[in-house]
Amino acid sequence: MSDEAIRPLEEQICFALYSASRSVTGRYRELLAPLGVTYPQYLVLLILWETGTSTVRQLGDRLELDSGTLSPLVKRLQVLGLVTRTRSTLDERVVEISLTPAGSAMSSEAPRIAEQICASTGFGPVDLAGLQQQIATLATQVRQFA
Amino acid sequence: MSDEAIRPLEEQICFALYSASRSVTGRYRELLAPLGVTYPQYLVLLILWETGTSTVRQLGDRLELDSGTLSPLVKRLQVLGLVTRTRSTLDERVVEISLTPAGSAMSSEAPRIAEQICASTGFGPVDLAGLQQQIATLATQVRQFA
DNA sequence: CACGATTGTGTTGTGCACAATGTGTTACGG
DNA sequence: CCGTAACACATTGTGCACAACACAATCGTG
Repeated sequence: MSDEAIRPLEEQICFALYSASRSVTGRYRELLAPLGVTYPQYLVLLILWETGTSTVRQLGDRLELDSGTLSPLVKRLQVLGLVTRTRSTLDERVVEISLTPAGSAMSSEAPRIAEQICASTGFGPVDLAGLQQQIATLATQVRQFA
Repeated sequence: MSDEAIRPLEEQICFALYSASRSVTGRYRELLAPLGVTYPQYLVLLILWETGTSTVRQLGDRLELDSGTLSPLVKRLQVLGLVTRTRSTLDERVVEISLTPAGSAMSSEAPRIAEQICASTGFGPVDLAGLQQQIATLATQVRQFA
């Protein structure tokens, strides 16, 4: 471990995460294609299905994404007719994102998609929850280093 | 689990992977900035430090990336003076990527970087290896679904 | 050898991710 | 009030990921 040799790619945690993340989002790509949305767009919809309305700031806090990523992404959701963007009347700096009826209706697809993803992992629900918890802990830990 | 309710973002394995992958590559960004290379560029260098020379195809097989991603990435490494690109004389379809002396020399930084990443995770070596193994298994499993 | 299929690479176009910068808004200290 | 700092959001530019397509070189089979 304190060995000076460079460990091969496949044995490093970073590559495992990088590779797994890409394969999972690739699986989502297939499942979401019929709905016409991408994986990050789907994450935004997941939040809105939960909260009804969110500001760009709140979306960024949950997803750990900045406005440079979210702003054009949300505009594409607007073009698709899934969300509306309105300036807050109380604080005109704030843009509130809300679901349209079409965006709301799409939530009915979510359980089926989540189920298919779980099935694709080949892990049981208990193992999956444990793994998810460990990965989340690691992410939090690394983020605190910044 | 077979509940119809949509599980919040933070409890889904996909978001854990997505978020953890971004936080880890973010940490690499800081560590690699002094070297002037990005995280995917660093992955290519890791392979070349191991093999000396690789074709674009071989890089793609290891990294699960296609030529549309690798081709411009490798060209940027060439502009940085870290690698050379030469057509194979045996089969002119093949482009071989090799390290320059400058690219080779950079390998001395690798152990230090890997060590700092491990430290950032807050996990012990044994736990980390176990987690890495589980994530890699999940990635392979999901990929087979395609 | 001829010829269709396959393979390795490159190009183009779309959509993230993120840094750096710009613009307008609110809030605070005097 | 005024000025200024802090804040929320948008814009711009670079690099990655991936699909779709193009093209040249090679291979397999008759």
